[in-house]
Amino acid sequence: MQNNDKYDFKTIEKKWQQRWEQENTNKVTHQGGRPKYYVLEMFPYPSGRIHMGHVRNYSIGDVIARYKRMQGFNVLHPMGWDAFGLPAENAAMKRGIHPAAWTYENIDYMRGQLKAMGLSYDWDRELATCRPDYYRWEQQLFLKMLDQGLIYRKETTVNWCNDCQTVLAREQVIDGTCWRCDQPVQPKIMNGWFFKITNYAEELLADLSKLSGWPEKVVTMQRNWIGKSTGLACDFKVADSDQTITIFTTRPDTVFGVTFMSLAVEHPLLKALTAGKPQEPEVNVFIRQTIIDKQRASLDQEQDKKGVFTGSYCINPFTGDRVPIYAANFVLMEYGTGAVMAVPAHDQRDFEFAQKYGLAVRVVVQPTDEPLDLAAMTEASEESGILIASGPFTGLDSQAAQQAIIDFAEKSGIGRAHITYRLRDWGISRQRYWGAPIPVIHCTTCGIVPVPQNELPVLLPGAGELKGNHSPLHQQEDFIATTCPRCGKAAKRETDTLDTFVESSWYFARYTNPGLTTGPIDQEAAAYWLPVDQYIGGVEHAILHLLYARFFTKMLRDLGYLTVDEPFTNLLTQGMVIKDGAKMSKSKGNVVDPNELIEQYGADTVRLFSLFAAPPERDLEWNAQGVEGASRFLNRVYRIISQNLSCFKSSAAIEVTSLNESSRQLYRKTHQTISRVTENIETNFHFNTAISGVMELVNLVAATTGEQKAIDPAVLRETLETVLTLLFPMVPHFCEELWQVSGHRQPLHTAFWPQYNLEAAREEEITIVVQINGKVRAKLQVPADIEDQALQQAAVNDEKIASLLENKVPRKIIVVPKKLVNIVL
RNA sequence: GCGAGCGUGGUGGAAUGGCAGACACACGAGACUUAAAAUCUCGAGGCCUUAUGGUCGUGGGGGUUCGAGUCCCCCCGCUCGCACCA
Repeated sequence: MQNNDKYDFKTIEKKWQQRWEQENTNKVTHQGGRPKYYVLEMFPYPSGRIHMGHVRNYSIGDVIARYKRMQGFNVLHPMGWDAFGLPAENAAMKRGIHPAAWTYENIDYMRGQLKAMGLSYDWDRELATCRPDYYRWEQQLFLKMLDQGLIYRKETTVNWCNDCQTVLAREQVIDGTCWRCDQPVQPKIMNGWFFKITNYAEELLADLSKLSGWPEKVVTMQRNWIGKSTGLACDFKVADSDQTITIFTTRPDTVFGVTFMSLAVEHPLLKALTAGKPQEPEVNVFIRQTIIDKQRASLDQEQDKKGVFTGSYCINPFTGDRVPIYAANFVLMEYGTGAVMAVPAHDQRDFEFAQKYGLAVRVVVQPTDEPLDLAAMTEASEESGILIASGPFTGLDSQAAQQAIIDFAEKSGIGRAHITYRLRDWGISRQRYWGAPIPVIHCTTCGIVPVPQNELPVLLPGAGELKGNHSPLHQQEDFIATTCPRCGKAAKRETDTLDTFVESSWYFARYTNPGLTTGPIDQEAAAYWLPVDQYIGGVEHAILHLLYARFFTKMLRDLGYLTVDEPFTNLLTQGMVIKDGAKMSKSKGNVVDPNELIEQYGADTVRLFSLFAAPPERDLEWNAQGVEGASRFLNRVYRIISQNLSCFKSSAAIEVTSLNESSRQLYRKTHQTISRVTENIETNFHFNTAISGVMELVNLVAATTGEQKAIDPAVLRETLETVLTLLFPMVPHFCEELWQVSGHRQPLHTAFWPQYNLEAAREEEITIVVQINGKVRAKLQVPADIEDQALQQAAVNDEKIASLLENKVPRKIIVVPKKLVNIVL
């Protein structure tokens, strides 16, 4: 073998990376007549070095970006750093350096890694959320939201992670533990800032129907998370008192079956209801115990239903019945009104509770299939049906009754139609250092005063010098002390920093003009580029990040910055990288370092493997031998092209009519491959099958050129050019190099995606399957344009079929045009 | 419990209701080589059969259809999400 047949990826990759960088190949503006395409991968946290999940994510994104460029689109493909967050603080503590220093070091290193992968980012647009030129605009947005009443402050019981020393949003609590450190979360009463995401609950829900380019699974998860319920809010008077308790129910049709009421232990009226009653001491014990149980049991599943009678009764406004009020451990204060009308016959929880405490069960809805026998009931009947024993509503079906009862309640002033959501407002206060400071000042005279625009950004102390104190801001006296912008007296700065999910909620809009110095978002650039046409990332962000980004988009639209309703038209949730049956992670000790692989095989091989081993949405099982295979394939292509360079010398056109059989076959296969690869990419980004298509073509080239079959040089040239063009988005350095070696003057990245020629791709002969009773009995070679009638004739006349048929007369013959004949006996 | 998804050779995976297992990995045999690596050629789902061929086969059971990996119903298993949401 000749020396120059060796695929020297190290030299090649370096060469092209340098050239692309020098020529600023991937720089784009929002000018020009080409249609735009915005492809975005979820930006990484600069944790130190990239992992295989990143490699996979960015390889997928890069193929799409390069493919769309070749299709003639003006492609925006940016990269940046989601740079605030706790790991920086932990690492800083451990190593005795500043979180900013650690973060910027990591960014520099990881940027180098991404460049070594040959990813086609417009690096001029790189942003890092921890830089003041990013977070100052976030602070400005915060102030605008504050001004618009979209932010408020309240005291709540928050989820506190003692290890991380911070509050967590509800979405960040997983099975009662912290999403980051896995430690149990505890409740704590604190004052904090909230975004009114619930203002947008209805729109966030309704617009899910616009997201046809999202996986159904993610849409469903979001819908469940928003959790809309419609029903009746109804006021129950407390007997012998002027108090009223409002309940919420989604089953107003069961209101005649109420036999007791249950309250959450945190319900504000609970103390008053039991005050002075003999039950008071017992109730107080129960409240304390339940609160403790709730904390401790957050990890485990459901607890037993428990409760205690308060000593008070309330009046069912529909029946006038006097029913006992219980405090119960299963009622949530955070949902509905914290008070539940209990209908044991038609609610399983109430049923269990009633059984345990000997409370009455009253059937009021009769399912249509079989009547309920109260004595025989072992569980509640939650189905709808026909109302019985329900006063004027008796005889209505559940659905009609719900509306009639709500109407009645509204007319008589005892209740009203009500909608409730599971979605809660977004708590954004964090007691951490490494985050964007919340730009307000607390003044004893003026209260909460926004930091004036011209004083932004409120800089994170010490972050600029990459040294100094980096304890949480409430421990930094120098930072806290300030004067009130309104009255001039001594005042204190807010010491909370923003949840890092705020940064990632609008970065995709900032990318459209990240250098803008006059505001957070360049409205013209954003109007041009947004929405993101293709967003790519892990499914673990299906709820948190994607919901927040959708909320921000709608809010920024209402504030006049954006013109779109939804940020991401199409979403691709890529699967995890698995090894030995588990997700790659440090704790499992099964990580594969991409650096070593790139060092050993080259970036193109690693990219090719990660695209070939599985379709993008599925989990990818890591396989070291698979990388070997990808490497082997590239070497093979390199060799084949090196050995056939002579075909590039002439630019003669293909004379179809004069081609020999092998040349015609290769010509045909080439165009079939273009068609197939294009379709694989267009329909669902199934690069694995696209690659296998190119492999088949390469296999055919090897088979036909290897045996001196005199392939027409023009055909061979077209085939090899096609191979390089089709593979270019996946293995760009490799293809660019061979493109140049084969004598092309214009670089491949400026070339257009090949068009396939329908005429060229058409087969002259096709194989037809002949079945008898659905079993394959013969195969026929027939002209591709055969008519059904002739096809059927040919099948019946086939020697083998004829002998199998003997003299039997077929009952029926099915002809699938150009595919199959099935003879039914 | 509710919701979503998945189940195909030794492995990753491929199949608009129409030849199951493309492509690749691993494996076996051969060629080249003093040898190895690399490369090239061939083989390969199970069972029966010398081959030809036959037969079974996409988690299990039923159904629709001329024809089912694919559509429908039931069951089993795995993965993910939510979970006392009134």
